Amino acid sequence: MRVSKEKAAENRERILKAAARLIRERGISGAGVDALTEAAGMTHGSLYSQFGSKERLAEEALGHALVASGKTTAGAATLDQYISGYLSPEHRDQVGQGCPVAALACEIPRQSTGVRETFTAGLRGMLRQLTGRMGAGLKQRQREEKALATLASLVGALVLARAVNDSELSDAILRATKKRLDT
Amino acid sequence: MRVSKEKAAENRERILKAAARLIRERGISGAGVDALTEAAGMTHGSLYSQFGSKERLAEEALGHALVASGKTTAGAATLDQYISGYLSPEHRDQVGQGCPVAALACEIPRQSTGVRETFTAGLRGMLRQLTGRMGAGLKQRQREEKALATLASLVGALVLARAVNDSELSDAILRATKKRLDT
DNA sequence: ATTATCTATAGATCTATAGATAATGC
DNA sequence: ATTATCTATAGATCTATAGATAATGC
Repeated sequence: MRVSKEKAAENRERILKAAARLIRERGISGAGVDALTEAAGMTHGSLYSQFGSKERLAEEALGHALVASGKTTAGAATLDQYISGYLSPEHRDQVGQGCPVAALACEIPRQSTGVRETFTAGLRGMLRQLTGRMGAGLKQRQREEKALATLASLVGALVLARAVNDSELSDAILRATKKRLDT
Repeated sequence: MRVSKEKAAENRERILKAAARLIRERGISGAGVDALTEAAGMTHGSLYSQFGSKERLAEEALGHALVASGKTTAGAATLDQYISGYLSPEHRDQVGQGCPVAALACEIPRQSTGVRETFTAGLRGMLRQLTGRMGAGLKQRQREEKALATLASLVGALVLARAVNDSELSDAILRATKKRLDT
C-alpha cells in the first residue's frame, strides 16, 4: 500500500539508520537486503523502491555513518581528546556506532565506485578534523602530514584491537598507540 | 577416483596456496568454496574430504599466508627495511601476496574462534619480528611497546592506502606514515 | 578394503523484479 | 493517476552431504 510522503521519507531514514549500523557490524557484503530492511521493520521490496539497489543503499548508509561519526568526533576539543576517544575500549567495543573507516576499510577496495568515493570523502573529512587540531607551531603542510600519519595509527590500532582474540593484547595495542601519539 | 597419498597431499597444498591468495583478495567470506577449489583445479567436493569445512580451510589458509608473509619480512635486515617494504606501493598493490593481517583484519571479529586464534598468533609473530629490530638501547618492555604502536601504524596505513579512490592520497598516506616512523 | 575425488543435489540465502494493493495527492 | 509497500518468485550462488567411481595400498 502507499504511504504519505512524510511517512516514506521517515521510512527511508529508518532504513538508512539501521543500515549504517548493520554494515559496520557485519560488513557491507555481510549485511543482506533482508536483514537491512527487516531491521527497519519493512520487507525487502521497499529497499528497491527507495534506493534502487543494495549498492546505492550501501553508499548512502556509509555516508550516513560517516556524518554521524564526524559529529561525534567534532565534539573533541583537543587532539588529545580526539585520540583518547578513538582509542578507548568503548569505541573498540561498539563497532556498530563507531568509526566507519575502521569498520569497513578492508572491504572497501572491493566495493563500487560510489562507495569508494563516499569512503574517500569521509576519510578526507577525518583528516580535516585532525589537521585542525595539530600544533599551531607547524606549517599547514606539516600539519596535514602529521594528520595522515595519525589517522593511519588510529585506524590500525582500532582494527587490530578488535581483531585479536586476547583482551590484554587488545588493550596493549590501544595503550601503546596512544602513548606513541602523545609524543 | 582415488589418487596416491603423495598426490593427495600435493592437492591439499595446491588448494591451500590458492586459498591463501584468494582469501586476501576477496576476503574470507567473499571467497566461495567453488572459487577456492576451482583455483586449485579441483571440484568443490574435494574440499570436504581434505578439510571438512570451509571454516577449517580458511583457518589453515590464513596460517599458510601468515607463514609465507613472515618469511618475506624476515628478509628485512633492519627496521627501516621492514617499514619501507611494508609501506611500499608494490605491497599496497599486491593484496593477494601481501600481509594477511592488513588484508583481513576488519572481518576477523566475525570469524570462527580457530581463525581468530590463528590470526592472533600471526600478529604476535609480526610483533616478535618488529621487537627484535627495535633500537638496542631500549628495555625489552619499551621495545615491545614500540613494536605494538609501529604495527598499528603499518597496518592502518596499508589498509587506508588500499581503500581510498585517489592514488595521490594513497601515496601520501604511505609517505607520511613512513616519515613518522623514521623519527 | 580403503579413500580421494567427482557428480548430483539439497536446502539456505542472496539480489532483484513483476504485479497486486491501497492510500495519497492531484 | 501516482506511488510506497508488500507478496511471490526468479535465478544465481552459497555451504554441505550422499553416493558413485576408480585407483591405491594392504
